Amino acid sequence: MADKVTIATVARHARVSRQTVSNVLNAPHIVREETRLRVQDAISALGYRANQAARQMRTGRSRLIAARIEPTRDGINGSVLDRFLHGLTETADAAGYRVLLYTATDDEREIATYDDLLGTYELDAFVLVGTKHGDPRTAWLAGRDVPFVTFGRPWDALDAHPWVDVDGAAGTAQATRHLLAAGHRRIAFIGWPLGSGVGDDRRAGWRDALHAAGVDPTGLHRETEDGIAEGERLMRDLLAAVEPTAVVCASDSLALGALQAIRGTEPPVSVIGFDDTPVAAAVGLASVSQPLGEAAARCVDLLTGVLDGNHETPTHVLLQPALALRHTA
Amino acid sequence: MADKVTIATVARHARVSRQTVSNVLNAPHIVREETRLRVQDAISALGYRANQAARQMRTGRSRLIAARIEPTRDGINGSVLDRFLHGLTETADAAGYRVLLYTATDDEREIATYDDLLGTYELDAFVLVGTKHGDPRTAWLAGRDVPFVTFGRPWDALDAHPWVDVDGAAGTAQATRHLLAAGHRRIAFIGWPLGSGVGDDRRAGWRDALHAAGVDPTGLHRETEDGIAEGERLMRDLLAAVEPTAVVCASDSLALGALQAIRGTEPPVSVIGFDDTPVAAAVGLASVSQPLGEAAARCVDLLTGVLDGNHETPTHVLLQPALALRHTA
DNA sequence: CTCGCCATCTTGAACGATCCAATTCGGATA
DNA sequence: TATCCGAATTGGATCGTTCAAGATGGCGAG
Repeated sequence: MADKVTIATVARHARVSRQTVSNVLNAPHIVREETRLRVQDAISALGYRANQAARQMRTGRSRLIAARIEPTRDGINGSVLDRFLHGLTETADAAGYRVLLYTATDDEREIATYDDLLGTYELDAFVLVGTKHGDPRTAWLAGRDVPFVTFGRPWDALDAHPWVDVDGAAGTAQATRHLLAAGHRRIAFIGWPLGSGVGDDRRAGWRDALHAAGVDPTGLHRETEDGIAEGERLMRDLLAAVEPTAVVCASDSLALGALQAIRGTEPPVSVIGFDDTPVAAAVGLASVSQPLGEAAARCVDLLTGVLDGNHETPTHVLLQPALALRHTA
Repeated sequence: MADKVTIATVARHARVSRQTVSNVLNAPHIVREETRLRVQDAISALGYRANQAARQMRTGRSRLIAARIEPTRDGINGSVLDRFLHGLTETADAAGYRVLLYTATDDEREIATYDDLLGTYELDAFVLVGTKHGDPRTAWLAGRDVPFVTFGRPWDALDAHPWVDVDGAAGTAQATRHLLAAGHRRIAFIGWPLGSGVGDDRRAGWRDALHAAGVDPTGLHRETEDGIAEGERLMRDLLAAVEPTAVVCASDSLALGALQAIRGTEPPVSVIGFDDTPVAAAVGLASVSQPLGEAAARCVDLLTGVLDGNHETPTHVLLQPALALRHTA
């Protein structure tokens, strides 16, 4: 392991020029078969690996993708980001890219971080998780023609940039239809405050499914910030006010709270959560399951499509969630 | 934003040579104050950022640290890694380093990944989370003089390499003493199978605290793989066998299971978990809290110490956990 | 036989930073 | 005034790769 193996070492060993070695790596079709094999042999014999820094200096591409890691707030929903990041790392790896982490406390600092990462590391692309109405980050990135994908729709203009998302409305609708089929009619919903794209979408699926079945959803829903305690509080409120026989929740945290509130009701109130977190699986909570691994994979697909210039690839992907049935529904 | 700002652009703007600009950045003390300020002004006026690839090519250092991200298994304990990674990213950032993610399915592939990352990206260091007896990964890294730190002690030889860890035994001992002070005597322990460094350490803290108080721990402990269902099962077993009045668990997952098993006991059996996950906070479970942010920071400290050649820095750090008291204890 | 063409391979230059050796310059010393 | 010294600055070489342009050789057409 004494001295480094460079492209020149390989060239000497295979008795060709540096450029030919480079061609074997980057444009194999213009090299004669026999030569190509000889170079390949030299590469594996010497254990040569292309130096990324030198390559980057010439090509301007780092094969690095940035993703943000947030502090765990809830711990339950945190695992969603966790699983997404894991999938992203795996798929990016297979596509020849690596994932670089960054953090930021607010949008302004996050944008400053973009600038820094682009300037010093020449990042190839960004993956943003979660978007909100009028997101300044996507505007900044788009304004500079920086390739990026969001996991989460741009709620203002669907064609603003490439995105991957899971159809939350379809998930809550499916959950609601399952409960309807089981004979429930007073099916409540506990969700997030109006105005968040994700929260409104999940509520809409529940509402539309009830409408389609001829059930009036008026008065059957409550809104709060995410959290177990909040879910428990609102569920007690619903039980007292409208006596629902089932409830669909916008998150597993809210659903866990609801579970605590309904303890002892007879017949048991059915509960369905959202995200299919491992905690839900552990306590037997039915939940809408997002295909996070696939979402991450499609993000990488979209990025490589943009980076490698395949403009034919679709610019957005909407994945369908699945209902994980357990004993609470 | 048309043309790139290089060190030459800054030099021209400040009417000095490239080398002087480089000195301002890397050895400010050898540049005259007046010149230094002029260069600094030019740097901020032009928005210059040193190109990392070019710097790396000359110096051989990438200012990149690799960390592994694992698939979420339990979801509760997953948030521990999550919080650690977040802290790592934050502190590394402050120290001028960035965190690169990787995954691997087994030790052999993980070592192959090390080789790849070192060869193509010239990583400066690795952070390994969790170590086991006879870990082949640390042996490989140490054998190549690759700088690395583990979060978790090397259970075979404490001086094998730099590490940061949290004193698990102290945590369970503290939890046990708290229960003893509250008048409990039959304090049980639910932990992991014998042979895991972390699990044995946490059990030892409980056992020693009982010994110190003159209580015989025989028969009061049970072992299982981690999980909520497992915790519930073993707690029922303990209740039937030895009627404990309190229990200390090796993880919050096990403790949550125990909580389900003791429902309705009167007086309530006290439960203390381990890791102070957000789920524990949400359901009011008392738990031993690991200073994950500080652990991450100390990992970065140790690494920068090694990387910058400060051999005076300590090679290992043992942090003390704190007891987060809630209504289950 | 010569020319041109194609496929293949080689040579020199560049990317942007740092390291090294050489040079300038103001001031102190002889 | 000439010489020297050290601090500050300068130009050239270099890291490993890819790009652009040039060299080589074989082969068929004119």
